[in-house]
Amino acid sequence: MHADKAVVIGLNAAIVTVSDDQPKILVVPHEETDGASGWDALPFGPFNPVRHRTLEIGLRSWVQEQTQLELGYVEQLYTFGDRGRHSLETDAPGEHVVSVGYLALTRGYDETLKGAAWCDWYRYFPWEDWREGKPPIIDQAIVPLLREWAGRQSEAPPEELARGKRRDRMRLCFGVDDVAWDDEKALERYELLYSAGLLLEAARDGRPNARGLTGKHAPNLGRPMQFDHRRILATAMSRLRAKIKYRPVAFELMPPSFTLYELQKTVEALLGLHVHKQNFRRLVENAGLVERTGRMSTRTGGRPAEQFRFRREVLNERPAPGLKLAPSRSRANS
Amino acid sequence: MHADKAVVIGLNAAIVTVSDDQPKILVVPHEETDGASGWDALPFGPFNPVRHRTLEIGLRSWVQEQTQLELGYVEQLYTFGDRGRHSLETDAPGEHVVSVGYLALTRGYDETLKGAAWCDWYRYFPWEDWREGKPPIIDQAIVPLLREWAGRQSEAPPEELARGKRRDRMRLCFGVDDVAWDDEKALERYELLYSAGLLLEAARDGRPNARGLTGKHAPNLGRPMQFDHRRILATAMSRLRAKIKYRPVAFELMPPSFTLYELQKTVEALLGLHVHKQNFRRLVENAGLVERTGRMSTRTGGRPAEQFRFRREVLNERPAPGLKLAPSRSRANS
DNA sequence: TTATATATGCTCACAATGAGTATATTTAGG
DNA sequence: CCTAAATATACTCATTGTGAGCATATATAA
Repeated sequence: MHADKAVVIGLNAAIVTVSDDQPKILVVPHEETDGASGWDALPFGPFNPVRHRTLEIGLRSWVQEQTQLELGYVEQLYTFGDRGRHSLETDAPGEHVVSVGYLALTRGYDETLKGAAWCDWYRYFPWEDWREGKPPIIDQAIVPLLREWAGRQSEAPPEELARGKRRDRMRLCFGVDDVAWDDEKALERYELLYSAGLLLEAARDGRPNARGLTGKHAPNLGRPMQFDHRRILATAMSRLRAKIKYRPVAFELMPPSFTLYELQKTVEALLGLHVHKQNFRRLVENAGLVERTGRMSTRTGGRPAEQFRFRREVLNERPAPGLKLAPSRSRANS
Repeated sequence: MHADKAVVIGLNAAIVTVSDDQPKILVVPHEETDGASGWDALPFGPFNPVRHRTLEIGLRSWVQEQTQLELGYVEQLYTFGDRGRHSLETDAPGEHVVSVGYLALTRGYDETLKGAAWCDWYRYFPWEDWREGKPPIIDQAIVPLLREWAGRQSEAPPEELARGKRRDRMRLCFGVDDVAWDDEKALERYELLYSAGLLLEAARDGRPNARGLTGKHAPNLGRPMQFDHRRILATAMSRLRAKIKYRPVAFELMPPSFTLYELQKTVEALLGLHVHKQNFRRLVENAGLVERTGRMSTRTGGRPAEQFRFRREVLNERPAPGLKLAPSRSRANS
């Protein structure tokens, strides 16, 4: 009776760290399945309800076993009923997997991890890194392809309306016309590109692309991942970029002692944006998020910076704030 | 091999509407299980991965079947590996249920629903409604009980530290001392009360309460629910209260045409707070969220108000904003 | 010594926000 | 008809938060 309802729960973790001013994600280079040979995967483990009382306990357990990494902050992202969206063929027949995505932060230890490796997350999302200005891939590839897609015949009857909606989606997601870039829309952008058939995952799942072509003619925007793993990663990015602004999660990625500029660099790496330096300091200090250690940084290159540490007490004072920052338009004061 | 990993997915929906200025939740009065006789439950349905491609489709499907309600906005909340927290005894032996909680909004049709009924959500959370000022239950019952709990012997070794943390949690959650009340902390408050053993669910799960008593001696704060359903509802409240401030979801609960004051009343009902009327109008109008219909409200009692409708176009203009509002301290201008 | 690079302090204009006052338009009741 | 009460709506004002830039301090390299 329950046979067709029984499923296996898979836990996927987007484990994030920042080192050398780059946000990195732990990936398993390429998995057994041949259908997606060479495509990276997020670390994955099944949930065993007998052994682990909660999903998070189960997650921490196998991550610990497999990677020896100690996770700091852990947050549930989303539960998907269909792993690879429309292509369930890769599952074992008769077995249904529901996957629960998690975001986890860890301080970057560059240990060698058996089977897994740290990879710059912008390799999967080259359009998300605006620290050096607008990524050329947007104007060179993405926007033209999306325009084509938006102008295409739609399946649904209200022809003009559908086109207009597609155009609006593009404008809002990629900051065309005078719309501002919103770093938190990473997931929406991924989904838009997927809908438009511009990602290899979409081709894999049999969606027509912008030129109405399927399969190998799909454009290749960013590195693909197995199943819906790139989507999970996009969810993680969106969530983390949002969260950093109202909760002090950035400190989970910092060493015990750091300079304000190092903190800023970490935040910028995650947001993929530049931040106004003086205002960033003002914000961090006024919010009472840090306290001076007295020690100075011995780095070379200019006046030494003071080292700070995270003020854990903020968590008990006000409802601990985050780093509400705005991108700095000019690159002058970087 | 997979036998111990196989689980059944349960979908729980917190279906919310607002009518007569009261936020209401659809509940199933009392379920079959006798262990929790008389405790309300959220509508529940199993997920069948063969019949439905995604979790949300599955959810919409059985809600439609069972209630004939048409859901507008639907959002996934959280996935729990343990339904009743520590008490899994109520599950059928050998069957594990992972439940996925959903928030759904619907315009309040007061149809008679077979087996289900609309219930004011503040009956489950009497401390969350501050529209008539601070609810007396807080100072009369909650804070004293929490103080007792905070002062209690802790199990963990660092005695003083644990007490301090409990006191801080209480302060931040319930706005003791000079901490401001935060309407979005509904979930944190529920979890705090649960931890402190002040809810019947906690007693059911065998947690000691503030006086170190278990079972029937537990205080009764708000109406309890089956399994972890009240927790899911608290999650829904927190999420909705947060979301309303940056996404135009409130309109999902409004009729096609409404006055600004009706909109305000709906928002206030959800937030459990009073809002400054003039500033509310300014906000809603400046954000371009509404447009005039020209028609006037024929209600009695004073100058007629103009009817507005939701401006769907905002969704395509800017990244559609919500109703960023602050509680008004004085009740003067309500 | 000077150029350069970074850190840090400070100012200023402007927008957003909280709160209040003033006025308009209705009904209820004499 | 007049007035009080109730509600709707317009406008003002002080305060705060935020974006941006200038100025100064302290290091290293040539």
